[in-house]
Amino acid sequence: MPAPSEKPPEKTPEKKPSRIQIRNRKKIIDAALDVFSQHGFRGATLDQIAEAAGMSKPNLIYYFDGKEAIHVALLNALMTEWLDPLRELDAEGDPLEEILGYVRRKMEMSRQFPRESRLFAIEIIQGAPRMLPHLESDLKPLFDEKCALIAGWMNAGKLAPQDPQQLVMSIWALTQHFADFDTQVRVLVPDETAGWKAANAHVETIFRAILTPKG
Amino acid sequence: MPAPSEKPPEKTPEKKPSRIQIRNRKKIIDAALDVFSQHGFRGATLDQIAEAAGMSKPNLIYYFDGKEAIHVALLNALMTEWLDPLRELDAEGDPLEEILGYVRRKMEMSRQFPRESRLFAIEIIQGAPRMLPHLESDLKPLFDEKCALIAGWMNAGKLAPQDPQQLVMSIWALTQHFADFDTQVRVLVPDETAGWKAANAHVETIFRAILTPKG
DNA sequence: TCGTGGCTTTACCAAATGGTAAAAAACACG
DNA sequence: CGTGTTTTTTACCATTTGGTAAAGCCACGA
Repeated sequence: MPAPSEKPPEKTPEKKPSRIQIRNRKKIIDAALDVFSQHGFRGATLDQIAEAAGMSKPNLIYYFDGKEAIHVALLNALMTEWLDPLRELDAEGDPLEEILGYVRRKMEMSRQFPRESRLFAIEIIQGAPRMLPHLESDLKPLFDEKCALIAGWMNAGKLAPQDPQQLVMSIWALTQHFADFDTQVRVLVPDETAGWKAANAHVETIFRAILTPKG
Repeated sequence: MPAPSEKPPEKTPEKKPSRIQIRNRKKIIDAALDVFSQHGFRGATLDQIAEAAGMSKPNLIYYFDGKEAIHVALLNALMTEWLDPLRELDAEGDPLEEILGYVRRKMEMSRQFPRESRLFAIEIIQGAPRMLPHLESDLKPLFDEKCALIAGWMNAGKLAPQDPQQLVMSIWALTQHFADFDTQVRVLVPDETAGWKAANAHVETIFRAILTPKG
């Protein structure tokens, strides 16, 4: 029988990545974000990603196992930070300001990271074939936890009572709209700067209106 | 020189389509709706569409000039009816009820035609490469007209004053969310029937809250 | 019954695409 | 330096994909 594990408990024999590896992996992920967020998984090609990353196609495969691996790595890296604004929802803070703060953070993310927003949108619209596990394991628990928190605030009379799940999804719908449907928004409201200002104000108005408890 | 047009003024020599043509074109468009709404333009294949339509690939090409032509035909056919709910917004009706009626119609469309909603969403998210002209020529004028109508209502004190453009886009964002992000919604709110009921109620609450003029 | 014209299938094809093999180049380091 | 390792390139390959050519099928009127 084989020697009973004398080595230190190294599960996967992965060495720590070199500087070049780190740099090139980043370049690939960024290029993949460009391409996948514009064409979806099936519509994206390795050649496009390779060109956007400024390297050859076989070189991509050297760093990632294949197209699918790149996509998965991208989604994994993204899922964590994408949920951060929701995680920050603080049970100790002022309820109304906490939620308005969350709304502002999401609007800010939509403006600063539209590619990420679109990548998620496309993945979900297409049935989340590569992200369903993440939705179940990462998003769902956080969603339930924060919904319970909000429900508590409502029961305490700090917020107008309503369905917390619908409230949170409404926040997502409104804040992501401006990143995902940017093309349409630009046609209808050509002045981009004014558009964002108006959007921020309008969204804030909405949630202030439906959350302020009736005195 | 060629005979100076004696025939009746027929621009394109298209005969009226036969029954078979009508039936098969419909089958193709419906199949294409399935495939394009799930994979986007680049990600969809003619083979997929052909199989979904129950006919051979060359047969598709017999009815449409190619992949792009199918997609364009699909978008054209859709654009018209998709804007109908907004067209019905009636200047003569009660302002609040008119807008709430519009919201209800859009929610109903999201539930009944999720494929259509997703097709549009994907097209827009990907930069509307084949729909920008329609947005400019069809959507924009209608949008401007209805925004002016709503602004008039606000000036007359019938609705709480706010940015009409942002209002309309908020309606779109909220109503489409439940069709486009259906996969996510299902994970977070497993009971579909209850989800739709709650969504309808919540969306109605939102717009009633921000539109009711302070009296 | 025989055409005739609209419809469908079979057999292809060239380009694109995901991926591989192996040599060449660049690098790390004693 | 020289040598072993990491990184990159070149040359391919099998499959998929959008599309074509041409023959076959089928209903229907003369």
